[in-house]
Amino acid sequence: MSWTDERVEMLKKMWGEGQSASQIAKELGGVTRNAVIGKVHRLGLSNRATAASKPEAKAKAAPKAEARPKAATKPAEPAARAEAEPAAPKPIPARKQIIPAGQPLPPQPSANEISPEALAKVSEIEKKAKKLSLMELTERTCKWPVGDPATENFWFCGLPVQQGKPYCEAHVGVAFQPMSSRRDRRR
DNA sequence: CCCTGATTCGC
DNA sequence: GCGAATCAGG
Repeated sequence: MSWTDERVEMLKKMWGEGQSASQIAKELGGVTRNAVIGKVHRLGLSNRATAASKPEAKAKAAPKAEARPKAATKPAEPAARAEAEPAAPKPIPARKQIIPAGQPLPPQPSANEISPEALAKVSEIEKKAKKLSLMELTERTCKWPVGDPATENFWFCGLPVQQGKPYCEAHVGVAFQPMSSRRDRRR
């Protein structure tokens, strides 16, 4: 695949929307997230307040740079300048644009609307829960919250999610009640 | 282990 | 210009 105008447009759009490189790559197809990131940089639209922002990584990310066979970048300025600004005259100190939605948090369930069987199942799996923190949640970890968010006793299930769902099997059971069982739940 | 973006450099 | 490999980090 190549970067046609259309694909570049898509890239710009999604990147602007705060989509991750991998998501964009998945959407475009035929490219990896690396390709997307590479393109993003080449297009000059990089910085976008997100997960990883490390100024120091630049200097370190050069394991093979021991001897530069290519062109000695700037003989006039030794290693001291290894991490300076690339060459983009973009004085943009304040950047507050997109606020990615991120992972939508699941709604706190009301216990009185859930079948006893499902509840029992949940109590059981909560023992096996991975007890992940917010940061550790991924697209394939159960995002069911357990405990009181205001206390230390709070974590997310974290078990493997059911394909396409935000929760593990057990929690999907209590999160997505069939209409049939929802009828006359009260009383 | 899952993921994120950043960087380098051979092609 | 492209993107895999690699790095650094949440």
